[in-house]
Amino acid sequence: MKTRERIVEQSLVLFNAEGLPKVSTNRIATELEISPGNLYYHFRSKEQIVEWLIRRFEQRMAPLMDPTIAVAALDDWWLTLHLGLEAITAYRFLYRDVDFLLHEYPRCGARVQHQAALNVRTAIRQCQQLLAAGVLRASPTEITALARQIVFTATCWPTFSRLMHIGEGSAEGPEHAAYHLLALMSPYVDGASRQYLDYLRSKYVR
Amino acid sequence: MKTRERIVEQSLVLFNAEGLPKVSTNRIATELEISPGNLYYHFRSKEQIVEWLIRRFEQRMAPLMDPTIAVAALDDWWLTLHLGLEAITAYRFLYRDVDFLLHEYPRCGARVQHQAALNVRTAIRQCQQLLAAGVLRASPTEITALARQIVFTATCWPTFSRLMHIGEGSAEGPEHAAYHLLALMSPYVDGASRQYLDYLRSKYVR
DNA sequence: GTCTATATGCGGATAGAC
DNA sequence: GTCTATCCGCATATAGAC
Repeated sequence: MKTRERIVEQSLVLFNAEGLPKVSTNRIATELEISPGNLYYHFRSKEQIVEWLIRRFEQRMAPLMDPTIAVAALDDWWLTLHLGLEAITAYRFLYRDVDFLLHEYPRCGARVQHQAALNVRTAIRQCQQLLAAGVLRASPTEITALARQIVFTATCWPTFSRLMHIGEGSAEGPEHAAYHLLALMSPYVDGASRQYLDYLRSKYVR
Repeated sequence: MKTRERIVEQSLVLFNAEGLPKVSTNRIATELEISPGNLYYHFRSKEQIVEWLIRRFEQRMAPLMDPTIAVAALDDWWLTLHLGLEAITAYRFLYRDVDFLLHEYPRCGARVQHQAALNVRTAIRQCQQLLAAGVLRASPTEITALARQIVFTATCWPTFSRLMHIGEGSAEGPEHAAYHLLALMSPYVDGASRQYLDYLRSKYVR
C-alpha cells in the first residue's frame, strides 16, 4: 500500500477512535512509523487529509441519496437507512466534534453540512413514498419532523451515547442508533408493517 | 461585582458563544480587561472555572429532578421540561463539545454525565406518572425509549441545529428543541391532551 | 520519498514585584 | 488583588539534506 493511502487509512482509524482534535499530525506519523515531514510531503495540511476522507464518505453516501431509487416498503427503507448508518459509523469522527470541524476547517464543515441537508431531503422523500404506499400514517408536518429526527438520531446519537455511558465501546457501533430509529418510526406505522418493525427492533435489544 | 464573579459570568457568555475549547483563559482575561495572572489568582485552572459553572448548573437543575414533585397532567410535564430546557440553554456549552469535556476535564465530564443520567431517570418517572394519569398511552419499553429520546433531544439538538444551518443564531434558543420534544411526545397522546400538545407545538412553528 | 531539524505560534500556568 | 514577564509544552507546518 502506498504511503499516501496508509496515511488516509490510519487517520480515519485514529480520528474515529479519539476524535479529530485530539489526533495530531505528529501522532499519525508516529503511528505509521514515518516522519512528520514525510506526512506533509503527501498532504499539505491536516485539513487536506480530512477533505480526502470526506470525499470517500460522500462517495459512499451518494448512491443512497439517489432520488430514482423507489422506497415502496419498510424493507427498502430499512435497508437504505441501515447502509447510511453504517457509512456514518465508518466516518463517525465527522459528527463527533461538529463545532471543531465547522470552525477549524470551514471547507470541510460546509461539505458535511451539505451532506446532512441531503440526508434530510432524502429522508423526507422516503417517508413520503412510504406514506403513498400506505405503510406510513402521518401528516405533512409530522413527516418533516420525523425525517429531521431520523437524521438527527443517525448522526448525533453516538455523541449522546458517550455522554450517557463511560464505556467507550458503547458508542462505536450503529446498534443503539438503529434501535431508536425504529422506535421513532414505530408510532406512525401499524398493521403487518408494525409487526415487521417490532421484529427488527427486537434484534437490537440490549 | 467582584472579579471572581465577573470571571465566571464572562466565561459562561464566551463558552456559550464560541465553545469551551475555542475560548482561552487569556481571552477571558482580555475581555474583562484584567491580566492573565489576575485570572489565575482567582482560579487555579480553566477547569476550575468550568467546575464552578457546573455547580451553578446543577443547582438550577436540582429542583426539577425532585422525585416528590408529582406530574399529573401535560401542563406539569411541559412546565418542568421547559424549565429544564432553559437551564440547558443557559449552560449549553456543556453539551456543545461533549468529547472535549469528557477527555480534557474528566471530573467535569463525570458530573455532566451524572446530571444526564438524572435527567433520564426523571424523564422516565414523569412519563410513568403521565401513563398512570391516563394522559400517555405507551408500553414500558416505549416509555424508556421515549424518555431517552427526550433527554437526547433536549441536550443534543443545538449541535444538530448548528450542523443543519450556518446561521449561528438558529441554535441558540430552546425553541427548535422544544418543537421536536413535543413532536416526540405527540404520538403517544390522544384526546384532549393531544389537542393541548398540538396547541403548544403551534407556538413554536417557524 | 523520506529523513532531521527547526520555525512559529498559542494555550495553560507560574513567579515575583507592586 | 493585580500586574508584568516568563516558562513549558504541544501542534501545525516548513527547509533542506539524503
